[in-house]
Amino acid sequence: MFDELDVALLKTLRDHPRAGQLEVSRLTGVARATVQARIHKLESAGIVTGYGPDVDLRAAGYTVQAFVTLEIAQGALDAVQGELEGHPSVVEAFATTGTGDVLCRMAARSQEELQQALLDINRSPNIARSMSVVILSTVVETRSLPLLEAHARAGGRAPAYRRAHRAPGGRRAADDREA
Amino acid sequence: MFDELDVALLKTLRDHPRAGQLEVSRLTGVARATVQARIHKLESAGIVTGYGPDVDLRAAGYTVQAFVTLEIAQGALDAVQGELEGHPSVVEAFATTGTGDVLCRMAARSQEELQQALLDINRSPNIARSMSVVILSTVVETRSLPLLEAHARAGGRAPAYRRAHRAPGGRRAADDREA
DNA sequence: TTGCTGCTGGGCAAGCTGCTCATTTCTGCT
DNA sequence: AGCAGAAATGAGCAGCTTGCCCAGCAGCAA
Repeated sequence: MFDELDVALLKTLRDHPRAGQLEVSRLTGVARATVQARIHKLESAGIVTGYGPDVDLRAAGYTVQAFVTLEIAQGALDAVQGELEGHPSVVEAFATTGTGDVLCRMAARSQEELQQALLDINRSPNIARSMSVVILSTVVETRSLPLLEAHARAGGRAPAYRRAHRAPGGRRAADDREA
Repeated sequence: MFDELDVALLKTLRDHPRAGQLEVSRLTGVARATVQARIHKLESAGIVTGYGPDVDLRAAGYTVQAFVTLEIAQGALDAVQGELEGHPSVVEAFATTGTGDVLCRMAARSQEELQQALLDINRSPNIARSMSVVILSTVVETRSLPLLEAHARAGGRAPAYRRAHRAPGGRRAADDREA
């Protein structure tokens, strides 16, 4: 589905957020028209869904985060969805297999605020039980590129002379280092 | 820490990823210089950390995702961190309170691949036990703006005539609808 | 009232975007 | 082997945007 170039472009975009296509083109050593085409392809395939500003909740004052496992009443998923959606503290939520039914992540500015939010949610008649674990620290920062990179189609379509121009040891990997 | 305008700007940026400042300025009805200043402020405060391309793992073929709770050997967090970081399937990971020690999210292209990844991780001598729940569906899409919005300082500094221009019922909320 | 901060609106040079096109190169298929 | 199709390239152009600056005015607090 992907090849190295796609991943290289995504990486470059991530590391140089302000970079436009021209900048990306220069950084990756690919023609601007190619950059435009590839990115457009990724966007229309729905793989790149946007470039929304990445908000650091911790920096924004929401230093307390927790994962909460909810056990909900039979068939009440829709109702619960509405409730969770209505609660700003809920940052994301998923239906899962296992003993719990819904796993959601919450954020708050203090322990007290988190507790209050948990109480709010538990008040719902659709929630049978809840179990929460507080996040102490981040072990692996959220990332998706390594995954794509791991399965990237190695074959590039870059014309031969392109590669020739580059330093033998350099290659595209150079993009990351200068970040 | 925030006021309505900050949130409005972030919302606009999220809903119109390609929009530059001028576009944002027009969409929010705020002077361009103001947009520039506010966004710059958010960036230097570390609240907006970037505009990295949002990759939809599902669309990219990684349809299987799971949360895995790891129980690790005493004092082996650093070692585990290295291992998890080295494994592309690990999308993010956190140290938590509770019976488990580390909670990580993983993604794969199939059940088999996920299982393989889990086996890989369990092979580590630092991992005492692991428990995984598979994500069945998304209940609440990842979001952080509602949280900021909830605590946004209501007072704007916008000059009076600005407000006068707007429809009494409309307000800034209009930005979202046209998305 | 005064002073300070923040928003406004306007302007300028430089640079980028979106789009198109003719060529060249690579890949897969016959 | 050879060919057609797909992809990458480099170049060009009009129009718009960016980054920066500044003077003036509007809120807020002392």
